[in-house]
Amino acid sequence: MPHNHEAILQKVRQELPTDELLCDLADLFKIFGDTTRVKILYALLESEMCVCAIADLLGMTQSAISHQLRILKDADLVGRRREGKTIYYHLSDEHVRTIVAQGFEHLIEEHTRRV
Amino acid sequence: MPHNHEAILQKVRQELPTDELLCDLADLFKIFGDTTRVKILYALLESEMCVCAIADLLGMTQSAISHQLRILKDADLVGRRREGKTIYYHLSDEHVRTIVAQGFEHLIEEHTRRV
DNA sequence: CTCTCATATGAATACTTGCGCATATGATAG
DNA sequence: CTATCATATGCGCAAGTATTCATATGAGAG
Repeated sequence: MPHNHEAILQKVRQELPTDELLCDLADLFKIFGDTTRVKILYALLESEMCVCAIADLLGMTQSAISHQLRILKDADLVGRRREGKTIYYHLSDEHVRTIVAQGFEHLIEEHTRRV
Repeated sequence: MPHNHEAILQKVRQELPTDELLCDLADLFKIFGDTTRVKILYALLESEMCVCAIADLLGMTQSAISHQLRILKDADLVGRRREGKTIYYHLSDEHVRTIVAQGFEHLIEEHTRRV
């Protein structure tokens, strides 16, 4: 007969957040899970930048950057400011710094464990 | 003529980590960016669990869970322990807790801002 | 050895997504 | 008004990926 794990299942089921919340969480991390977006966020850690400057920096199309900035904006990870024809983007939240920093720490630990 | 942003570009270029590091970081977050994997990680926050218990909990195939666990294992986010025929998975790292917690905080702030 | 339970894995499929092209919007200058 | 610079967006394609099915591996019981 298959083995039993009802006891643990009950306990975990109680503590597990709602499906909706867990999906939102995954969606948030999905945004960090793309090289282009991570690069943009990292650049904005240093300074606010306009779209074409970011495109220059990453060697990509203005269109590609605009698409990604829209995603970051929809997630409230960046904000923008207009100055004439130019639009400057900036981080909207200190959590970005913390999340990125924690990611780094894990990478470093993972790496040192391998040595 | 197009506007100039060489000054900022130089500064940002200096501070930007290597491409490889940024890719690794994105790859790490990519792992958190899937509902099934987030659920698994959240469950493991509460207790170590065997594969079929997780499959039960999420109402998914044992195969699907196994595939995802492999990805989590390859990223060193979970470890495992054998006990007879059963294999118990557990979190391998406290950073998982921190990263998830920060994600939550952002979601909450984002939500309160909207009200 | 065989049989069964627990888990892992390869293949096929359906779905998602990042990118560039072409074009639209929006603001300023003249 | 028109022309130009900066940015946004719809479309199409190529690449990636999460799932399931079928099957393989691996451990313990008898």
